[in-house]
Amino acid sequence: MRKPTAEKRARAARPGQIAHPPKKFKSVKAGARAVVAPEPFGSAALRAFLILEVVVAAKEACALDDVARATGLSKPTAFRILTQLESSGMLLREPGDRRYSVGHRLAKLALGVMQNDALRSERHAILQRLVEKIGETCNVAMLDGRQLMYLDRVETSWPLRLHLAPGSRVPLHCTSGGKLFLSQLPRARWEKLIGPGPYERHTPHTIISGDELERELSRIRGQGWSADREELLAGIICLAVPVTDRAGCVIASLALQAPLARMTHAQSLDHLSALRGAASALAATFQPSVSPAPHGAAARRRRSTAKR
Amino acid sequence: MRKPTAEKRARAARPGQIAHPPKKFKSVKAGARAVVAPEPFGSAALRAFLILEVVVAAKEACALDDVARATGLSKPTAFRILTQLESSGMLLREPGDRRYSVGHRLAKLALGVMQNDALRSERHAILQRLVEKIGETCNVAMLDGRQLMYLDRVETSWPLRLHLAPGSRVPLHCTSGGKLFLSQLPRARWEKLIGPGPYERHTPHTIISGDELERELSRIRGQGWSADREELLAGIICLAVPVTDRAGCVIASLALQAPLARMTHAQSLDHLSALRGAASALAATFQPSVSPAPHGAAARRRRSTAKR
DNA sequence: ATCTATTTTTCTTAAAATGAAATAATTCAT
DNA sequence: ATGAATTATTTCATTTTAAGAAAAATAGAT
Repeated sequence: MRKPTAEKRARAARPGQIAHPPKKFKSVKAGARAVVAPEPFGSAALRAFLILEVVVAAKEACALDDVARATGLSKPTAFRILTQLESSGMLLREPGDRRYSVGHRLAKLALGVMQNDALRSERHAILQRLVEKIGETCNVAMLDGRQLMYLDRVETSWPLRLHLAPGSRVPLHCTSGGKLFLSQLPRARWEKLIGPGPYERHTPHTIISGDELERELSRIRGQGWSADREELLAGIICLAVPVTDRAGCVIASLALQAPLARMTHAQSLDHLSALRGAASALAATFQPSVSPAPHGAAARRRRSTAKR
Repeated sequence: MRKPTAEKRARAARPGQIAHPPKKFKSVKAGARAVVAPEPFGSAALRAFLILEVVVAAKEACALDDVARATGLSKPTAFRILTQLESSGMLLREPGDRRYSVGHRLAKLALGVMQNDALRSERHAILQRLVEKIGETCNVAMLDGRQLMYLDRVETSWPLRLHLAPGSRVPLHCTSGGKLFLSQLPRARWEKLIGPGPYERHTPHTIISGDELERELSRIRGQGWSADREELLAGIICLAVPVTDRAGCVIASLALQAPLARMTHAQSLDHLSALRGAASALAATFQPSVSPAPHGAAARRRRSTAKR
């Protein structure tokens, strides 16, 4: 329902098929609120998560009204979902108290996540050690269709919080990791992925010409590392090295990212060996997939288009 | 439509339409987990939770088929929900791998639950009583990544205002709780978490050698408790015991902490049984009883009205 | 390369979610 | 206490979303 929503609408809007009578919002009575957003929320399930997050984040058990307000859901809707969550054990309501708090089932799920997480936190640990050594934020990313997807990321401290949480995606042509992947492909191949250019400009330093990108990629191929000098975000530089499998294929990128104010490009190069060490440690955590996979991106392309 | 798995079948079996013979509860294949649904599912949200629980309970990332089988949902349905969960960040799928694992948003939710104040109050009371009995500061901590995270802490009343507030993190190799967790893992495993050493020295007593740490961990495994003799802070000793789940897995650590000036290591051992008693009480707060209070007659009334 | 198993999409139907409005149940201030 | 003011539930007509069969597309295996 994610991406198809858009596609479907497109189809539905196409002339020729009217299948449904005006589903419009004819029910807008006088005094009713403004037009309803076409996509208020993701789905029933996502709304439930939204509510859980609100309840969990709350300092104290919270009331229906708090939840409704914090989530933006209508009261009856919030109520119904809360009731479901309660009767399923995810939330708990103390007798006599109408407010909601964490239920046994949610507690159990959380415990499971913590334990499950601990079992596979190797990568995270490697990243954390690296971050400690370097003193700047680092991330691990993989190629996902035409974008770079962050698998994990460890920040130095709380300061700047970018929306680059694991799972988020960024363009290939203006990121150190992205260019690293592109540099592994012949020009014809990467042009199929991101087109011949010009590419989207994010800062004055973004490379938008195909020819210039080709020169940059060739440089990267030669030196074994890839830099982003304020190409995606002004004031932020990155330096990425490849995480390779036994066959030498690049399966992921490991990058350090720092504000220019704290680290120049030249300085970042001092951390190359630390990055490479961590990269080889990371390589071991990508064990099962011996199969390369430079391609097969077709299937993933679709997925990457998912948005809200 | 949701719950009526049964009804649906009934309907589907109505004259006129020949659906397939009830796929029934297809017998679980070898290796797969048992079917979970004695009762129909409640709603889209609950189905999503069911899926999350399956994914979390799995030792490794699981495939669509595993999820469908374990939940009893049809594959397209499971697929759709999984896709929603993925695009919302609750689950994560690494490019090239079609299997699903815990996503950053679910991890964050779990962390929030563990830190939730409501649950904390219960533990807080237990801690409080323990502190009263022992007369020294005590704390409960969990493994979070490669660090030990304080969940709660009750102080006696003394000057040292360390920044060890709940939520703060400390290293594993030089704390009683941290070593307790490490002692549960084979060396190869904990080395992946904290590295092979040498580790950061905090005091002259800090164990910084991997081999020496291994000896210490083995000692801890044998004795069932873990001590920190001025390894993190000079003049401060700690004694930790495990909080285990029903399977015997260590899910948290409970530690007493005291200035050497007031309590020697030998003296701290006198409190072992008090610590252990509190630890088992704490265990219950992490794994709420399965079928506790059938409270909320109101809730049941409501539920029942939700005819099926 | 061909076949098999698994994953994804399509499409129709049917059920479940919505929110306004109505109705209870509580609070809280007199 | 008593009654307004708040907050919590229920109702209900409608819209939106989800389910699942079947088909199509992929990945994997032989």
